[in-house]
Amino acid sequence: MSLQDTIEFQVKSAVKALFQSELESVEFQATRKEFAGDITVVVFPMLRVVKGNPAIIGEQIGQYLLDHVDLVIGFNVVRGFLNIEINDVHYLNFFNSIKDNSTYGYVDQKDDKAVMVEYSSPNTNKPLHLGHVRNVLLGYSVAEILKASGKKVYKTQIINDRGIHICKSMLAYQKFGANETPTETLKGDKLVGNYYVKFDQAYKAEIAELIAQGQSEEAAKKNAPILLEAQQMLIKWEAGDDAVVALWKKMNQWVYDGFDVTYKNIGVDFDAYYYESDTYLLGKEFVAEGLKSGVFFKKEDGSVWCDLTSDGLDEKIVLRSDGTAVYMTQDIGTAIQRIKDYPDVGGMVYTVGNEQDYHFKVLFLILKKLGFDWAKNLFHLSYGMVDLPSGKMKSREGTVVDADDLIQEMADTAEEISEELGKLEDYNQTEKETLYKTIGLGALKYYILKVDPKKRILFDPKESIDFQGNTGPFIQYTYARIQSILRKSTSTSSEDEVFSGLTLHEKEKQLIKQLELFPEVIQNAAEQHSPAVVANYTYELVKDFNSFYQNVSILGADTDLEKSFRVALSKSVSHTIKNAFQVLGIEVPERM
RNA sequence: GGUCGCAUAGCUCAGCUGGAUAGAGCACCUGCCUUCUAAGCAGGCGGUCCUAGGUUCGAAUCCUAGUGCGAUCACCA
Repeated sequence: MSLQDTIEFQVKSAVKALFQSELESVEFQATRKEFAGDITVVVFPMLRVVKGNPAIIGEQIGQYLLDHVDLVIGFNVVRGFLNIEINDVHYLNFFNSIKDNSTYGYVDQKDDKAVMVEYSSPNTNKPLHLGHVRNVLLGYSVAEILKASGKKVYKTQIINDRGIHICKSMLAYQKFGANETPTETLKGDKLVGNYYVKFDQAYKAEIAELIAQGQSEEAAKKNAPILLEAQQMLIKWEAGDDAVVALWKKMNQWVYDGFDVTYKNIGVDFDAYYYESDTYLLGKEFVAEGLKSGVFFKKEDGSVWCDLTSDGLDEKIVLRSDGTAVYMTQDIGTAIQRIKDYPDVGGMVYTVGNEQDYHFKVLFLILKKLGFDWAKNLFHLSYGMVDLPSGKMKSREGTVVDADDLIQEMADTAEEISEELGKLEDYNQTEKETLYKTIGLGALKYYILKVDPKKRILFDPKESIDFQGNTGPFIQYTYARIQSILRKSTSTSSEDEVFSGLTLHEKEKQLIKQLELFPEVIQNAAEQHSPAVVANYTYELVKDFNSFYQNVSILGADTDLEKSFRVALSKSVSHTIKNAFQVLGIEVPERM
């Protein structure tokens, strides 16, 4: 029974004994640090059942607890708040129970139903940028959090490998490419992206020319020859034209190879890949089926729609009049295909920007109407855009923060700071570079993950990401500090040493209290699909540890017992940091 | 215009299902490295919680209206 459950039970008993009333629940909160006590019972809500002065009621309940509960050793009442002091034995017992658990906070898989988490899902005509980075970090982390909370998880993506966008790159490559191929210094995704930009430049030049010849801007945008040519190419692709398909395959492969390098760099992975070119046909099949069952209806021109007006939404097209698939068609197909491939999946999480809120609302509704029971367990992990001070990032216009560049810059900053501090003289070059990457990525990932996914992020490249304060490196640093202590510790304390008879220092107690929260934090983060919950918790834990570290001597403790206890406590904190950061996808260094 | 999201210190952000004098970091100012890593610690400065109503013993938190910013409402993805 947890501390809170115990106290709740006893408070109810107290109210029954003192006031002959039944309490449904007891409201708790952490005791504010300016008052004595470890846990606080809020008296006000009881006034509905127990009439009287809250201060006096608190006083009476407090006295009852002191008399009847061993672990309560004191109390005070401030207005309607009953602050209860808990004895050290409780905290020591708890600590003994978790101190050697290196997977503390994680729950073994308990759910037979799996969750599929989709993230990244890029178009194949340009390299990944900062916007994708947020997506990838969020999706990966939520997947890891769900795993830690006891779910089986599959990570996946849908690759938008077909469409007009890739044709634009292909066409520009044909026209201006001179058979260029990826090289060591030019990754395939960058190469293809360059041609996407070149297409846009040529397109804009043509528009300007047409306008100069007297066409309206609108007409010019539609009639630019290079655009018409790209559209022709798409039609050829759909018809299976050998040359076009061959080029498409070649250039997509360049992009995939480039993406792989970036994903590896970021440190994320996938269990399953889906390609739009594979799933849109299945979507079409189910549209046909839905048409039969009356979920969809056909308009005179042949286009197929879903009427969502009774759900407060509009009519939504699911198939064009020419019979070709739209985005929705493909997403219907992909969802169904995934459940076919992984029958144990009972729900899915889609990590996609909030600009697509409406799309997913509609998609989920349609899947429900089609009668899939898993459709009630679909969640759109909607996140805010990453904007630059200059506004939105646009690949076409080259105003993007490139993912590979950003990661490199972060590592460079880590190197500068590390060199300046000069604590790593005995590290060789490889060790140093690994560490710089760990720290640089730690800074970047933490910076992005610590903010609530819903909120948009304004990223200013000129104001570099911090390495001090509430940051990844600060937390990594604390971990490294603990490792240093563990290396130096000559304490022979065995794994199964049980600590008792100690009087806890205020800072020690605070740390144990904070550790106690971790499993709940993981569950909360999973429910809310929010890595930010884990990040903020970790920061609090680390602040508490540093305060302990600077105010209490660990290796210089007065007695062997104290020393051994403090080393064990530090070790436990380091496990928790590591486990928390692992679900954020951030590595922790042995030294820094 | 309809719908959805966001609004908290100069800046970046916490604030759980309503609870005590609204918390951190950065920046600025003070102290602390002959003792376990100063990417740190201890402290100071800094707030009409967008506005106006409402519900409540109690509202940054819930409800309504408004303001500002963003997104979306395509036979684009």
